Amino acid sequence: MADKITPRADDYSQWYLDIVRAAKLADYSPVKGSMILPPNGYALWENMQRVLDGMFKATGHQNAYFPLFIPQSFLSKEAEHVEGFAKECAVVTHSRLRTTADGTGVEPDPASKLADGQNLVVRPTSETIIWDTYSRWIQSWRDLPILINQWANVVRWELRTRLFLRTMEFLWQEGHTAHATEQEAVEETLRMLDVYTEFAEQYMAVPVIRGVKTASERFAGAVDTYCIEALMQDGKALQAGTSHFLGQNFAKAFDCTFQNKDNELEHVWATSWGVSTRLIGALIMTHSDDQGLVLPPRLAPTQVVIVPIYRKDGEKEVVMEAVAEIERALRVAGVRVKTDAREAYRPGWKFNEYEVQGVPLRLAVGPRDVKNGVVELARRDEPGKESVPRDQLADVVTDMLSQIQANLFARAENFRAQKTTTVDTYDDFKAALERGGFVLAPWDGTPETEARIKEETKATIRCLPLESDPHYDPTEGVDMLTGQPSKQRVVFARAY
RNA sequence: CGGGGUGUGGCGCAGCUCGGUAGCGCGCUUCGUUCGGGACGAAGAGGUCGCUGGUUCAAAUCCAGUCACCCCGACCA
Repeated sequence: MADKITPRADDYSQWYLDIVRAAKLADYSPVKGSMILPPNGYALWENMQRVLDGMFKATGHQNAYFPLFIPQSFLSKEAEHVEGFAKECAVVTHSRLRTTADGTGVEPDPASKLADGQNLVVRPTSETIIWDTYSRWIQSWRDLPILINQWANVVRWELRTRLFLRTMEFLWQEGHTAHATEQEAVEETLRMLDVYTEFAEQYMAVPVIRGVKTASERFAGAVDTYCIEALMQDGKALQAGTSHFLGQNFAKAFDCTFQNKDNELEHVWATSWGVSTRLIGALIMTHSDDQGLVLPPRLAPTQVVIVPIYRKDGEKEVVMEAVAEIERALRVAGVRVKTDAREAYRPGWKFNEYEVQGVPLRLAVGPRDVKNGVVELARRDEPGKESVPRDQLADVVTDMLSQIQANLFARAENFRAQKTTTVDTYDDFKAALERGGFVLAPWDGTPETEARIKEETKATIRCLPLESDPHYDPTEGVDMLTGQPSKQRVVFARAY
């Protein structure tokens, strides 16, 4: 049983951690900064994987797997890439342990120390090893495009970590594609950004802004980094996914060329894109309330839980028979349903348990309901319960699941709208930041101004919205700080 | 690495100022009564008080050192 959840308004961080713990989504690992994903957390990730993987396949991608260890020399091949990742790499320097002299422990065996320059890096991302591979796979324009995705874990030795949002090791998918032309690669980059947008909005029920990063927020080694930005309930932004147009940077670094139709040698054009278990954090911080987790039906591992209620043996028989039938009917209707028939826990206890775990719909079936031919139904996103006739149950349930899905999105979108401010002056800008949320403001386009604003307000430019995004605002103006011309309003926010 | 804080049964904490050999809530076990919103009662199990050293007849408590973790900052999906 979970302890009380700290109210959001009192201490947002504590509230977040309470939810994670109460819903049993993650556990601290003995290794600081990494986390254990217990069944509840992993089931959620599996569902995300299932949906995303389907979307990747539908856009022509295949899955593959590349090694965890990368020769350390690879990291130095792309100048900006080293710059970005060198500081957070776990490095393997020995290949075995030996018992210590006093016999109480183990230590790396000095005799197994890897030769100079032969250290291995635990992948922080796989561009290098993949482009090394692609350079051998690609000779001709006929070998292109290569559209590959990998489900994997990566390690980034962050100084400070936070469950799901920034852990030392995390699960993710990384797509790495190779193309014959710049245009095709750019199209791929944007296509995958669309896939992420659809996933975030249609499945996670998390509205996002689609945009392009400024140079200072760009992926190390990319020409352009596109992103989807979500807004959390404390008014801070969270980058929920990225899609990079890598230009020919990695192809050049790994000497990956192809012969085009005109018999000329060209460097390959590249993209990479990824989302991670961070999305689980986004889900928690977007929908949960002070009673616990709230899961969107399309991703909830269990969409409907049935709690049977009975006391006497005669009642049990009748109730369980009805429950079995209800479960069957829902399963046939394509609903992910589970019955909690454990007798060690009481109905009231179970109600709370599933509320805390965010199960979208709960059905209670007792002798009274069986007699009346109804089922008691309670939805997680709204208070109250209602009685539904048994013969209409499957329709009502499937309909209500879509209602919940839509309601969560509408709620989040409404919240975001309330927390999005358009400003033109620095005073208004600072006031808007204090209220939290996205602030659309002019910017002169220079890294210097961006850095100064970050220094003074802790706000960063989350992105320059794409023209196709409703937040795109081509209003010309002058920079809040420098008075220099601004071509469009950009999205600022304090961020995770 | 800089600033702040905390280490006491599985979890959350009190006790420390004023030394006397450890307590509370939750959870756990057993039995009984319960069971339509986190049940109640009774009886239990479980801790060398982060670690090392010092002071003392006596240390969770005082002193010194050390380790670990958390929060804020620098780094970042």
